Amino acid sequence: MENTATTDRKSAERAARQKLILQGALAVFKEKGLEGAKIDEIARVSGFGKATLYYYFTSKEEIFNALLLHGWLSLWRELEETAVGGDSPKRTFISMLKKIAETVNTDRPLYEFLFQAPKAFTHEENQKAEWKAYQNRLYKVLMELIEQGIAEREFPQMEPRLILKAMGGLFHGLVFWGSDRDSITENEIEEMLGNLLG
Amino acid sequence: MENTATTDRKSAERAARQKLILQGALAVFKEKGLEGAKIDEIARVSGFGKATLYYYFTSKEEIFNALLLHGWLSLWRELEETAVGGDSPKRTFISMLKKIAETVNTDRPLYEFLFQAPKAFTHEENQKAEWKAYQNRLYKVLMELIEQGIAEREFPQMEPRLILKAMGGLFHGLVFWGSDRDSITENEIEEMLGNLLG
DNA sequence: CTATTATTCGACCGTTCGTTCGAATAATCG
DNA sequence: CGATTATTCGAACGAACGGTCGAATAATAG
Repeated sequence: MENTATTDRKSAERAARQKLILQGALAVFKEKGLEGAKIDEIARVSGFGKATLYYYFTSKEEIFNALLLHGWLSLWRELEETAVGGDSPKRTFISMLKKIAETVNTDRPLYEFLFQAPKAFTHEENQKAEWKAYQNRLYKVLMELIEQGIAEREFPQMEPRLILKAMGGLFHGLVFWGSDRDSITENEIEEMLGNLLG
Repeated sequence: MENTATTDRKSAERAARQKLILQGALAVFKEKGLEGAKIDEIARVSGFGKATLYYYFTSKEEIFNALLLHGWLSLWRELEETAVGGDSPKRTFISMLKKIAETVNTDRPLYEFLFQAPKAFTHEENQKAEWKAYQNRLYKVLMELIEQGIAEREFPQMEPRLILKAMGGLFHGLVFWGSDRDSITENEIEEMLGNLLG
């Protein structure tokens, strides 16, 4: 078993199976919630035996981390262009939140997981997880936009961290509260943010 | 054991011990988070044997429900006067959120539990819990204020449910995100809400 | 083909945790 | 004082669950 082509195919199949497992994990999470997502059921939904999951991932935590990393990476890729658009801070800021909302609506289960899991993981040791780098990067960009916006008098003259908390909370409320049915439109987000930012 | 005075004292002592247990539960929750709060540790922190907890409560869930009921009741009592103050919808609405923030700051562990637990309990069967009546009552009052405010042109002409989600999210972000240290002031809340509501 | 390696999987293991048991102690009553 | 009832508690139970084992099967190599 030394053939290069074979090895390539194998690793592709391995990646494909990992993806199937992650899809199953996401489906179970959506159905049962964070704590209700058991390895046995993820295996069942994914169509693998339980032990097979451990052939592809070393632990349940690794499955969740892989999911979070994939989510933050996808989100970040979507945002990268918007972040360096060269527009005014306020317009860039609003564009980013709109883009996030748009991305969220392309895969709600994934992004609900993405924005819910970190709170649940707060009380665990999980600090060095790879996905956190991307989360921090996003917060940093938003924070800088707010600081610029304040300096340029586009935003209210308030503590930047306060504005970030307000915006983050407002966004989270609009996008994630309530049933799936009444999902938010980009226009509504823009209107709300416009009001709040003056 | 039929003496009336004795029976009264007994039931008072029973209530006092229940309160001690609830305090312990809250302390453990604050320290370890929702899922990290184990019965063994609640017993240890409360100063009772584990089995004694089950002499005063029938289950862990009942302990949490009692805590939630107490929290929502306290919050509701604080708000009752404000809700019927007879002021304009906008002023009443802002007063209520300010009052909530003020109340939250009198007992952060309790109210963090209050506002965090419902989300974690979403995926459990727990629907008929007594405390939910008070939660719904609060939401209903806020919703009515928003509808009045819209009708009287004090609020933006938007879907009321959207405004509630935005306000709720913003409030939650301001009050509960970040470390305990940078707790929000009532003035900051008023300023934010004033901006958003126009 | 045989030998070797990769993959799959249900049964099983060890731990954790909510809950209960049964005995021991304290309080109350007549 | 017994006798009865209320209270306390650690030990033990049993279910749930993440993770592992070892055997079975499939894929590949020579």
